[in-house]
Amino acid sequence: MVFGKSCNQCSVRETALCGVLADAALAPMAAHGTQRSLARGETLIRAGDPARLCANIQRGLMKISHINPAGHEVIVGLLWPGDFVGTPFLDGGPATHDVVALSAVSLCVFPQTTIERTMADHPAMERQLLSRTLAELGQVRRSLSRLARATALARVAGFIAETAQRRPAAAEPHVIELPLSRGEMADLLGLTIETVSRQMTRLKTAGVIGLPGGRQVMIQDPDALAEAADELM
Amino acid sequence: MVFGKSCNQCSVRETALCGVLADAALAPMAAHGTQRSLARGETLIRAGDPARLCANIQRGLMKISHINPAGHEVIVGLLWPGDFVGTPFLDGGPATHDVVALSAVSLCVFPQTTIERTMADHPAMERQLLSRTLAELGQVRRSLSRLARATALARVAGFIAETAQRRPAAAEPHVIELPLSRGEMADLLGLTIETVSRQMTRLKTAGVIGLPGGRQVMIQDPDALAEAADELM
DNA sequence: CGTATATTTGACTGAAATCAACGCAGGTGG
DNA sequence: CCACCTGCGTTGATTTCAGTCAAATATACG
Repeated sequence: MVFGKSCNQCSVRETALCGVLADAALAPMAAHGTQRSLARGETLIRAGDPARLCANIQRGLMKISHINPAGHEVIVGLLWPGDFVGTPFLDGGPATHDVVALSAVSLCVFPQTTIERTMADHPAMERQLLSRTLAELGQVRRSLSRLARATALARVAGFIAETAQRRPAAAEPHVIELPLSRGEMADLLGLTIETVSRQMTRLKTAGVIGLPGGRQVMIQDPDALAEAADELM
Repeated sequence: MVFGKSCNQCSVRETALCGVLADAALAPMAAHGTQRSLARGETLIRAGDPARLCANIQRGLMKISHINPAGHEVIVGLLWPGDFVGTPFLDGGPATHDVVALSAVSLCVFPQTTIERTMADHPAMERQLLSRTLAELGQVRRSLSRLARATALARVAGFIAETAQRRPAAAEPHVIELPLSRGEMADLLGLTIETVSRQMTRLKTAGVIGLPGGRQVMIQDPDALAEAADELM
């Protein structure tokens, strides 16, 4: 709370003191950005929108998604703190995806009109952006590989395992809070709500995980979970 | 032939005159690279390899793939002329994918030991690399969206349609040569050889495409092909 | 407490995988 | 020249995993 409050009060000059940017190399960048907060469910970028922006996520989780011709939502990626949203270039045509907050989010927004100049002034920033984009490409390729061949069980187990890695040690040692609803998991993993639910139950029945309630998952057998995730991928 | 021969004779100084780099911004970059040719089937990068490189494809087609735990090959992307292979950074750990030539390939290779300096000297080059990486990210996300929800028919139709766009007007107006075997298409689309074959036959029977033989495809009804590709995606 | 929403569970269906032949070049060697 | 082999593609029969349709809890929320 204190954290969020202090951010909302930030002037542009003080931005660098707000949320932790991913890398020291980004510190000078922060001085050129403005602070922005989003509530859960708020849309930052809408597909087809001509207005573009580039921002760095300081706190919270976002989804990149779009609605396919059949009217079904497909989530093509999640964005965690430190990740960049949008593109730094003006020439790229309209946005192809929606970007929506899945939780309360704090952003450091860089207006596209000045970002090219900012990058020119701070080569390390451009380097960092390139580096992160390459990392994200690797991530998406891993998702691709999973969607191409993995069974429903492996997709669900893999998602839980990866989420656990991202959220190290909450209150309880092996209990994590999933950031997505069953429906959102289905949209991300290319499955249906029912199938996601069934695989969760299957993992619970096998003693691999526990489901204390809500979106919480207790990981009882990490090795078995990893094995289930790898079973075809 | 003349083209290929002249490239092989290039000294480093003359490299810029060889294959067409994607953008005028890359011209100065070419002077810092060396020419290399690969035969169909040759491996440029092997997964797990610590040695990294960065290269720009001038001619030919490559695949980015890896073998999953079940022993099945998954193709996570194709690389066309103008695309970059590998990464410009030394810190990224071992390669995660194989990169293999699907046809005769000409490359402009940049040694990683000097590329950071080259990028520092030519900011436009780094900008171009970032821009292309972002574009590739968009491509992969489209594939992801397709793999998440599209039917076998839509995947195959989409692949044919996209290939046709990439290879504008060969000899015959609406005849294209697929760059992949049925098995490679299956690995790319997350299907089996049999299913790919069946969908091709289905499109042929419906009068959408013709199959003159070999890997050739005659596109008889582009609108119907596009419609089949969009049917769920 | 009651209503709305999310999740689980069950029965059935269907699309693609699997298993299994078959056809068709293109090359090799008798 | 022809028989044989090999790799690639097509076709058919059957199985299976996940989707669809439907209903029963469970949880969140006013």
